[in-house]
Amino acid sequence: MPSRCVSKQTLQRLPVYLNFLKQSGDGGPKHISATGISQALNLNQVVVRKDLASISTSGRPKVGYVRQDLIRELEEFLGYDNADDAILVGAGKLGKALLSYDGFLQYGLNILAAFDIDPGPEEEVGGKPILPMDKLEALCERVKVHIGIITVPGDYAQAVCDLLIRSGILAIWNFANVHLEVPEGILVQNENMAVSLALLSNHLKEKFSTK
Amino acid sequence: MPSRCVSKQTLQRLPVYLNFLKQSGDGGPKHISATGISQALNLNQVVVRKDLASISTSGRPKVGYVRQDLIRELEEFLGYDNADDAILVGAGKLGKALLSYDGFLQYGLNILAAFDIDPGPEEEVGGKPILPMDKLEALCERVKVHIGIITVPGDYAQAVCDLLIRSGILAIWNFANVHLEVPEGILVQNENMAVSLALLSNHLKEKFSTK
DNA sequence: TATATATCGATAAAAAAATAGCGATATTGA
DNA sequence: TCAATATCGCTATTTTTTTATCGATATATA
Repeated sequence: MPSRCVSKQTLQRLPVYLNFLKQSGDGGPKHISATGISQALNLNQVVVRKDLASISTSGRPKVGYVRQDLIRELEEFLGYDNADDAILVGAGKLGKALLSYDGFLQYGLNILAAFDIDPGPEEEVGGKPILPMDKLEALCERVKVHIGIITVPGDYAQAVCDLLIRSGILAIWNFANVHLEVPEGILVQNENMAVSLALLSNHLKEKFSTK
Repeated sequence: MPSRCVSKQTLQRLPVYLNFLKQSGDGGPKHISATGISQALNLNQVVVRKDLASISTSGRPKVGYVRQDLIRELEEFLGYDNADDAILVGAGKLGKALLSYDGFLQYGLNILAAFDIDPGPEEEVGGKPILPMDKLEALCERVKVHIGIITVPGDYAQAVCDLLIRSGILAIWNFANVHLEVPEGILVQNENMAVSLALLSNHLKEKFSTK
């Protein structure tokens, strides 16, 4: 088993490599080189080589990596082979969109159920049941769930977050546009579109100010 | 005008500060210190101070920053005051969800219209017209649009991307889960959920392997 | 008025990441 | 069989980012 200790930057690039390999892999050649990946993705050669070296040792001089092996190794490292169970809180527009997206399993994420204050008339979306909030703790006790997805309005996000942590959740994927206060050891991954937009906007500003 | 040259990391943190200030600001005190922000967001004091210093000079010893002023300065720097026009390609589930999200304007993004191969029966979603693809270039010629949002299936993403660039788009917000090939000077911001999931999953793995 | 305190800003040090260069190795083709 | 070449992996250097330390300043209080 390769070392678990990769830098955050590397970790963010690994899914990109995997994505690239899968997308271009079907009819392509059997082998792929770190150089080839770096050129296709506009990255530095050495960055790619170092990233790959940290999760695989199957690279061979002159040949490169066997594409399928590399894909498998990446998936294994990223945990796509053993799905993590998750629950979602907030069955609004966004919540339902996520529930009905069937691509998460491919990334090792399995949404068991959704919770909402007002479960509404629909009993399930995307094959996942929508349950009232008071059933949340009971389910977490019965099943070992570690990931919580928050898609409630900002005002309720912190309360939901606290509830999730009390129920044993260790990592939170936060789609609400507020900052969450959590104790040590709990990871909050903010899906913040504002960050992406800031990068876009800044790029344009620079483009126009330098011209 | 403060310098435009901030690091990418700083740029990613600025929207977080802004978000925090807005969210906690309504009934709060008039002044806010860099120290206060750093504690609330679990960041290093100096990081926050340095980030703020790069976009504002209104911080005063002992007092801190005037909250409203700081918010305004952040918004100005991030370009939230002058909305960038954008067009969206791919009026599927995700595309429509984005169209009907009315929060983008707050971030300085104004979606003018959506395009799709098959515009469907609905003429508009969220007040934005859905037009056939062949109208795209004409609109871009008439109006100066710089941001393109791609929400088409992966197979079509590259073709759409090429079309957008031909039409004069300078920055692309890519929701398709494929890597896009673009010429120098064009920014592609990938909204890749797999990256977020990788960070979550790795956090859990580390948690369980060290125990 | 004078002193204590909280906070900013600047400089310096440490850590991390990106980059560059070199040798080793396996494949290809003469 | 042997040379040429493409590619990996290692080490060193540079750059960037983060962290630590110190002095300066404005407010509050005695």
